[in-house]
Amino acid sequence: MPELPEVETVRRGLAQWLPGKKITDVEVLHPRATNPRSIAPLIELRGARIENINRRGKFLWFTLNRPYVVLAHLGMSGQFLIEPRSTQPSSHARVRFTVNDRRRELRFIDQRTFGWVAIDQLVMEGGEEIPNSFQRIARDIFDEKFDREEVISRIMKKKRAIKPVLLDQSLMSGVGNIYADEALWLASLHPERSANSLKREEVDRLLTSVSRVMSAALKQGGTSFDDLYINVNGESGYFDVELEAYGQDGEPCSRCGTEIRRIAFGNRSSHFCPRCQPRRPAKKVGTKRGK
DNA sequence: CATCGACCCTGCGGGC
DNA sequence: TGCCCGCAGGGTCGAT
Repeated sequence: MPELPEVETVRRGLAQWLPGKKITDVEVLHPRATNPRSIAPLIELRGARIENINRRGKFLWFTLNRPYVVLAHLGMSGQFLIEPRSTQPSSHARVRFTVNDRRRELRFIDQRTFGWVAIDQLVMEGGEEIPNSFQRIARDIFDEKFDREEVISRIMKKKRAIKPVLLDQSLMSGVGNIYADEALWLASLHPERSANSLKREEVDRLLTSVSRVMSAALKQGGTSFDDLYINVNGESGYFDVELEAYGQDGEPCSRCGTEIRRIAFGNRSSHFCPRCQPRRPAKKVGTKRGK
């Protein structure tokens, strides 16, 4: 559920409170709360001091005064909440982190249990220490070292439809179903066009759209449809009112008035304007097709 | 390698 | 009222 703007909103909230805190206790309340690839049980974190709260794509990681990190993914319904210790945790609370703060504690809440918290090893990549798991997770579009030209080239080699390519976290991380649909709408590209049929200019425009849509969403604190996505203080984001495509099936396209349509493919739904986002690129004069 | 579908869960709203 | 189905912001895995 949470995509880059929502995860970044959570990161900012955590970064205001957590750095400098010492983890005094960790209580795992659900067996699925820990990723099986965690290199150690979370109780090992006891005694560690939290340094910085970082993010790559949809992954959060806390650096510690130790050679490993806390790595977390919110999945579809995960939340980090900073709550008074005196309050009863939600029935969906999965992990409780007690720190050296007498009033509040950090809780990981997750209704659907697709999210997790783990311990991951730090490794060197390009002169910089990153969690080991990030070898398979590409940099996101806001990363200083994001290589735009390289990503454009890789996208243009893919034979799949552009929508699943946008969702491929090993090419570029952070984009999920909402912002993929929004970016495709903004760039006027049909979600089922094969990536290798796109011109360089179109892919470039698409990446610009991804960046613009996610920046705009971040300014609103992300997209919330219900209380499943909320920030560390339990507050919703307001970008849902600005959505142009996602969830807008049956509503008129704000550019041309045509009804936004919803189609299902690749195990998810896609929303697009059939007029602004044509299946076929606008007439290619002089091209030959057929045998 | 690249691609695709199934799968992992809980809870909700709609149709009957 | 209640049941069943489809659907939901995610990633991972195995088969092809």
